[in-house]
Amino acid sequence: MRVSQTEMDKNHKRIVEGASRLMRKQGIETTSVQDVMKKAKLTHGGFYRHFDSKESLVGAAVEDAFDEVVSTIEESYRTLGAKDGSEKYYEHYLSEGHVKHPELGCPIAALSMDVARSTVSVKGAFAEGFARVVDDLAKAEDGTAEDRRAAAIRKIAMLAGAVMIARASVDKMAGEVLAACREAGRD
Amino acid sequence: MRVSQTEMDKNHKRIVEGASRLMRKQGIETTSVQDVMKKAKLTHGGFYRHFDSKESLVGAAVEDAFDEVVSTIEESYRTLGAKDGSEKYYEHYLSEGHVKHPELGCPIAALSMDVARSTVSVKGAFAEGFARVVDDLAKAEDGTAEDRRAAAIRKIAMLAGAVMIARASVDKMAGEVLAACREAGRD
DNA sequence: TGTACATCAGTGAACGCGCGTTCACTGATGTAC
DNA sequence: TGTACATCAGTGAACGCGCGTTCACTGATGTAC
Repeated sequence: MRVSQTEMDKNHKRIVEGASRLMRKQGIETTSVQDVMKKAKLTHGGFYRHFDSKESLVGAAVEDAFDEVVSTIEESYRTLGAKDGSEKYYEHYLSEGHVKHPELGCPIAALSMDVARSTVSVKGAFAEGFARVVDDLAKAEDGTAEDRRAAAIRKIAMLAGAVMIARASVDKMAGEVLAACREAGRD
Repeated sequence: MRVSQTEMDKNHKRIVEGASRLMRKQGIETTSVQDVMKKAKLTHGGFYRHFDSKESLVGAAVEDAFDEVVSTIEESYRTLGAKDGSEKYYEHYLSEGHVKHPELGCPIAALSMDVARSTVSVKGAFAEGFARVVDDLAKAEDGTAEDRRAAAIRKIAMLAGAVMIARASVDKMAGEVLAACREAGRD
């Protein structure tokens, strides 16, 4: 039966956050509308009161995942400043925890391949979220605005690549890849 | 009807190569047995004379994709030597052609996320192929054996990350990411 | 080399299943008076 | 503030469809003599 506006807003948020986590863990195509609704403790039929298609949900889920990342980075900057804050983020990025728990981690490492195979609108949401991450990480670099952006892009590309390779490999190789990329942190 | 052993071997090769290309383009889960068999100009029922399951095919397809990459690198080394040969490979890696044609490109950038969600046996095939790529690329680096491996790993991680981000983004952002990573080539 | 026959690669229909989406229905919510 | 009723969030069955896999069948291939 009908629920209050407040209740509906809460349900909406649970759907999006659950989708964002499930998709980072299992992949976009492999996460069904039914999976998402079950996780939000609702039945699948009601999904279409919240989104007009699964694709709309994907866009919202990508956005939500980037919101999470950006919040984490900015919180880190507030308490440690940009230099140490970004350092901390990079360390966490290459941690075993991040490799083992894509559902709570970076959408670049978890979703980019799925997004690449998705629609233009989903790619737009991804590019926008990625730009926000780059904006923040560039603050911790030196040089001109362009140099700082480029340096931040190179770092996050390496980290995302490393985490994906680690996730796709068996244990020994995964460890070597993470260790090799941690070394890059030494100045 | 039954075909000759020679014919069957050719069919097997067409199935694996077609699968390798289709999966790099569309994703592993999103490529059906029927898609693969149609591309090999066969009907889907005959698939199980070649593989006992789709998962076995995935392992073979991953292996085949890495064979392709390793051949390319080694051919480049033969004609240009390790330094210039690897340089050429890195340049091609960040080219627009590679971004636009995952089906002919690096399986790390095209398949790692799907492999991460796959079985241990598929991950084993991935890790083995990745190790062969690292072995080759390390030859072009300086320092101890360990240093060379670590340097090669960092480079390929950055390139794979960059290509994935470019594929998942809209045009302008994709260009910036590729450009930023090309700069890293300047010594 | 020629014949008889067992093998088995490839065909195409069929299976059970889960997918995204639709829809008639329910009953609490929100609104008009 | 109280009442009457229209709205619509959520339910659960149903839809057509493509999936991975199975299977009876076909007839050329490969082998035993």
